[in-house]
Amino acid sequence: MTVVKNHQLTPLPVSFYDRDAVRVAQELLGKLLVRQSPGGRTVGRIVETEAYLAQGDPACHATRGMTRKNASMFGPPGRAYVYAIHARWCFNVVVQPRQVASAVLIRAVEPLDGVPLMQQRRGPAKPADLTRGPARLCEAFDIDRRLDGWQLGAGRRLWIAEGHPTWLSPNHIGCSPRIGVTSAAERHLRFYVRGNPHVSGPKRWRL
DNA sequence: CTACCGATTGACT
DNA sequence: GTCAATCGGTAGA
Repeated sequence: MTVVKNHQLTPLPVSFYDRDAVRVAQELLGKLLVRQSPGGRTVGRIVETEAYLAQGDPACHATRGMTRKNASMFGPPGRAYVYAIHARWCFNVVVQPRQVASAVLIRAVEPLDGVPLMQQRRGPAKPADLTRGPARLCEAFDIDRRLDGWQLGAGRRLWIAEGHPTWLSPNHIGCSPRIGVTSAAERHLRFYVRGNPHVSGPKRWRL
């Protein structure tokens, strides 16, 4: 059963990503993450993001220079940056400025389409935990290192679409420190849809 | 090659 | 709330 209409799935323009990380992180809330794979299509509404900044942010993977792992962060905006942490994958979107490296981590989505496929990939996970958390979302959407550096929307594999523009009103966006980061812990660079049950993290950071 | 780390998760008290 | 398994990536010998 399909909830999302095809005309809502047009990829966002590259210019959307060519702005500062905080702005993109906030405006990504409510957008649709779309994954088309041989097994079928999955769609989720983005409900939680985190910004990682090019300047003065020791938690950003790029602060100590370019390596094979983080190379796609240094490329043009609008590409995927997929990296491994604790034996799992996390999905980021590369944003402005180019050559300096900053990104937005997609931490949680609300499942809309392709739920059976997500369940199949996630195995025995509770329905509520299908896509709640950056690595869970990647497993449900079959995102791994093969998609690192993938230009979102170039070819129907992985992209982000506008969805329903009025779904979210700005005063329903909350912010908090980033989850799990051990440096720059005081900065409020995590953004989420207030009260949405698919947001991860401690309860006080979901209200 | 080995040693260590981590933007996590799932199991448990 | 606590805690340990997890393994790709990095740094260094």
